[in-house]
Amino acid sequence: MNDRNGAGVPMRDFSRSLPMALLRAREAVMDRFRPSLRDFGVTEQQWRVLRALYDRGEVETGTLARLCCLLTPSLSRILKHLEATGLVARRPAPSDQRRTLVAVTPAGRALLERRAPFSEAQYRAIEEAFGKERIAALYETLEDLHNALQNPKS
Amino acid sequence: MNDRNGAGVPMRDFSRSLPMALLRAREAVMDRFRPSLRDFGVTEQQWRVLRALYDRGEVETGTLARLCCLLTPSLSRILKHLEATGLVARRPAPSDQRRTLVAVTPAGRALLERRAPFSEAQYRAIEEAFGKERIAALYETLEDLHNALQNPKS
DNA sequence: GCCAAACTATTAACATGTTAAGTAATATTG
DNA sequence: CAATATTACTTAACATGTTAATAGTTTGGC
Repeated sequence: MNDRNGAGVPMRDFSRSLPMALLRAREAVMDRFRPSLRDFGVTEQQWRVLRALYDRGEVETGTLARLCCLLTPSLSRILKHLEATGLVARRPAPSDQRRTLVAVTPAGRALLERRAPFSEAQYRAIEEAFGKERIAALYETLEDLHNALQNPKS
Repeated sequence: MNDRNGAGVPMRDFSRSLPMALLRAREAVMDRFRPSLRDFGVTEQQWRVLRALYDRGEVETGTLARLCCLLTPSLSRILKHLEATGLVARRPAPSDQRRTLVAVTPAGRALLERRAPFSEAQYRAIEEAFGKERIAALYETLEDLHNALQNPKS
């Protein structure tokens, strides 16, 4: 704790901010991936969407948002862009006209497969710099943290 | 590894994406802090800036950007807003007119001290849900990861 | 079957993320 | 000391983050 103010308000050091610690680590990781994202002309979020669709096939917009950690308004704009550039296709769900189904196109798949080797190379570099076991342990810890904080009412 | 495509391109499961894992964990944490940020009318980034200035006193714009994990164009707009609402003050550095020094105002300090108890309460809840020791270990791991990935040429 | 409530996606408005370009002040070099 | 390069910050343009409001569908009671 840090109490350098006159009013006696307890406040931890900024260096012990959990959101900042997670953000700093994530930025350090993303710095390794941004160059090839830029080379292939896709943003980080566009890549997340393509990546999720590649794994999951055709999915609803709402599901896709949860998979990618995107809010639906953001996803709406991203899909508009990806559809305009021909990387994904949208269609209304036959059983429920409110829902929209999204899938990656062959062009989108081709882009994914062209960039994948560059991405995998960076993963190898990260695992070499930090240790493959420590990375695996970190995945566990982060998932546990996520689960521990899941709001019970949701 | 996942190889459900026909071309034989190796690609890990999306669930094993390190940026996604860090983002998901961070979002779970931020969900605990967003309500009080909203109540006090400040964004996450504005809070980061106030928080850093509270700890460090008057600092240069560039230093502040590094402390807060913000790019300088973003910080420029954020400071414009915080200055307009009277929470921070800017002045040119006496020794170098290119540099700008920023400090929190008494009004900004008052806001920080009013919200601090709500923030601390959430930290206690998080530590209770996940374990104080595991949180401490996570800080260590994240800092190590950050240091391991620091580009040696920087 | 009709109407209100709930649900899904989108749009709107403002703040920030990201890259490139611009501006002013300082440092360097010849 | 003058021309040039470098530095620090800002502005610009486009994409996304965030919250509120909107529009179209479906569901549930009646």
